[in-house]
Amino acid sequence: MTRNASAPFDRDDLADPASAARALLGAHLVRISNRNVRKARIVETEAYWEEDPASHSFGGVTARTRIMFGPPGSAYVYRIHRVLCLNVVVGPEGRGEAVLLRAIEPIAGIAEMEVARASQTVGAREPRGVALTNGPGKLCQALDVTMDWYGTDLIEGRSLGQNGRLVLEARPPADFIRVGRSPRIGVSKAKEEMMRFYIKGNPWVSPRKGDE
DNA sequence: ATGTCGATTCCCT
DNA sequence: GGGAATCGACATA
Repeated sequence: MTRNASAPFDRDDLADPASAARALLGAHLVRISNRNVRKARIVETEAYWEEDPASHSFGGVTARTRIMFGPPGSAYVYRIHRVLCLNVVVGPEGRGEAVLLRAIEPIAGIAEMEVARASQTVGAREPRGVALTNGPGKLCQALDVTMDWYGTDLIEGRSLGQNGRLVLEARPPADFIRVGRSPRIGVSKAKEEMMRFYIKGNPWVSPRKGDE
């Protein structure tokens, strides 16, 4: 028995989008590079399901979305405006389902996250505190998630050459959470669907009206 | 070849 | 709470 024992994330918890989005709350996202280890707790997610008009997979496979139809646990990284966003592919292979990681709470390697954010952010201001990781684009900057990670398996988290490793770990058993739910952010279709999930009261959850 | 449109972020009022 | 930045994906021709 070691202290700080970490268990792998259970791939079976990615069986369907809504329950996967819940299951990923409290799980840890770990970024290991040659120089440092950055660790964070997932505090906000959104589910995108088969036949969801707001999903990138709606309308079928394209070069950009092909990994959404791949095995659950795969990373789907895409560019929007100036930034990248990270998704976990979920559901049975071939359905095009995924969970968007919208916000994380830094646990370790915070100084390294600040450096990574400052070097990639467009504004002149240096991101600190909750602004470090309280959005889907921000968390990718903080963890140096690039398109190189497209298609990598986040459960096994195998190392990607010089880039290191990006891996999910199970929520620690002692970390009890209360889950809140709301419509998704920024989508123009299926607006009313309550498919955004977040840890109630967590400061890193992206600020939205109606949240606790 | 050209036009439209974001699963966003930042800065300003 | 509003608008600009900014660029690749995708649709249309």
